[in-house]
Amino acid sequence: MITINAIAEQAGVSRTTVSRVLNRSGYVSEEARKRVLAVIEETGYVPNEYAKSLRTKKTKVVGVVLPKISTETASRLVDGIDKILADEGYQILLTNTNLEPEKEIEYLKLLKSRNVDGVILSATNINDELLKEIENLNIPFVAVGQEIPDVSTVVFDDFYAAKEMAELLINRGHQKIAFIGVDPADRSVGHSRKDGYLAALKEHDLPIVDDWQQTGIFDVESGYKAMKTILEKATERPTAVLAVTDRLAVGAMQYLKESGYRIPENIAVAGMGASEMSKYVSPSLTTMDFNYERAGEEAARQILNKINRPGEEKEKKIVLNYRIIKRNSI
Amino acid sequence: MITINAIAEQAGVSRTTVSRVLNRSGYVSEEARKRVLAVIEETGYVPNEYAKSLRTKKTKVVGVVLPKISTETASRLVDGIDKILADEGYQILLTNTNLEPEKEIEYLKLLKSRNVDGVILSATNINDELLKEIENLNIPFVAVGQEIPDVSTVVFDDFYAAKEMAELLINRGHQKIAFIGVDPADRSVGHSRKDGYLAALKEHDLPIVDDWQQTGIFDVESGYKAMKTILEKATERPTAVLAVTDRLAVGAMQYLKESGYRIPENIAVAGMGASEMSKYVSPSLTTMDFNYERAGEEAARQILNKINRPGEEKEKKIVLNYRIIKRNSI
DNA sequence: CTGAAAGCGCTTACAG
DNA sequence: CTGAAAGCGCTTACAG
Repeated sequence: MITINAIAEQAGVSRTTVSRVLNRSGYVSEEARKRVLAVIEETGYVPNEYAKSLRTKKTKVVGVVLPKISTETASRLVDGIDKILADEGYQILLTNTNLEPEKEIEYLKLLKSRNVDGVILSATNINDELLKEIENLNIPFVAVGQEIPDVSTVVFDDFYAAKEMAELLINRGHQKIAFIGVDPADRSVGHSRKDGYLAALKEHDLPIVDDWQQTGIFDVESGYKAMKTILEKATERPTAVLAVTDRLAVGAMQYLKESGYRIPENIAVAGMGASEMSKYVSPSLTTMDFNYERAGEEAARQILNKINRPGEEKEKKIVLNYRIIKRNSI
Repeated sequence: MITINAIAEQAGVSRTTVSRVLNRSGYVSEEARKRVLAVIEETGYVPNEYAKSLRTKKTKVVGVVLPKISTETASRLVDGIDKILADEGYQILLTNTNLEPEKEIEYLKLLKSRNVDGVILSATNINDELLKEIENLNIPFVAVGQEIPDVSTVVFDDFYAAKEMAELLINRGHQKIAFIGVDPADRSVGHSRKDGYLAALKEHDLPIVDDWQQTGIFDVESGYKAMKTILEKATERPTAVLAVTDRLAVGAMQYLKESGYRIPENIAVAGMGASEMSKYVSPSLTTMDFNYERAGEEAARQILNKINRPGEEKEKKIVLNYRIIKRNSI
């Protein structure tokens, strides 16, 4: 590996001078600069960022911890983060918990040991141990997707999004609305969205039936099963179903179609998340668009603010808009 | 930030000793070890990886350059890479070229300056400048998706995959088969797949009609347009169409359905890539499954081999299998 | 079993 | 305008 010393020697200057032309800091004579630049060009020298950050205490790296990489939400989020960060010369160090909660803590520590300038966490379940770790982290931090007290967060208004979706169904004349959710340990998707659904029903004095409410995980298969369970268990058949993710909704549609129900004539289906798929299933799925790229961008901006103005920035909560997409499934 | 010196002081030993317990190397008395471990536990100390790698010349980071993050292919690939790397304590430094070819070179340099232990490039277009940069890189390197001479690669057999898909169509009785491709500058998806399609037609003495061959980019919209163009320009209507990606195929299906064609009765449609969506569109899409996770895993294994046995490993090419998925669109 | 010292490749006051 | 020197937080022969 070629170092700053080699460049200095070849250019006939001290490494201090090389450093100065590299960083465009301090005075360097035009002559010296040219010689240095020529040698750099010739040798293809690139400064060792590790040595640099050992001195400067800056790494120009932001750690991102994701619950799962291969998911549309995650990749759109990372896209947004990268868009903002790349412009400022920052790189992303990616870690993937694969939905194992212990790993969130492990990776937070690891990112710290790698001296990242900041951490963006796409949170799912929040537990006390994690909160403690975040508190002790002591580097710029922002969470996406879940609210965390005293911490900067970028969130979606899950409650109102779900409520509005339920209300859309109600406006279309539905009185018997089923629900496919996920584990309420996930406060945003599991808990708040269900609350939104329930709130809408209550406000409109509609029946809230336990058998119409099922829980799945984040895949198509479990949406299929949940829909099956609802139809098998319910004494009275619902006329619409609201699923908290598009995958769940698509699974529900699969079951309904296989069982000979017509969508939306017999049962209307609504999802949430605006996955690419939602547009191309038949019938096309009514869903809720959360702007994940935007969430990534906002999170990245916040991190940048915190990095550049340490202490100045106070923790703030950004709530992002959602947008309903009406299609043929309702 | 708390350092090894602070730990040494508090534990009443030298930092050499602390280093030894940290790395489980050399002799340390049980007593000293315990004291050190206690202080580490108490303080929550994590060693600075940057300082470490400045000494050891190892960073435990592998750089990954992607043409686009928010795509199913990319995220499945990264998933596979991460699966293997995480077990060995390696992290991924992610860079995203957003399909801008100049950025591939820029990021290769950047990753080098960050002293990554290896680089995995998910290549699309290969140009001379890039090849030169790869040659000069001088760190473990593997390319995925495109063949590069004298460089380790993990590729799919795009030619035979496309050929086999065309043959499936032919076996189903189709004689007039249209094609939606992408820019041949993309050797694998653009060039080889088209060659495979053409080879199948030739072998079976089927008509090769220019107007039946259109080119799109990597999205649904351009598949729609390509299908439209084919149908408008062709004097004779094809009975099947092979698209080189699922998105293109889905776009084609959209156009066909809107225009009142029945799939597969009037026109059969086949895609490639086995996107999640392909399973849930109507009719479900016949496609080709390339195991991207597996490609990521293989690439990661190769990188690891090169890192651990420098000089020993020779450049090798891994060709991954594909698997045809027959569904209702043909 | 333990520690002093050198050194990894940089940057940055400081003195000239 | 320029350079010698110190120091960032580690590891690793080397000597004891």
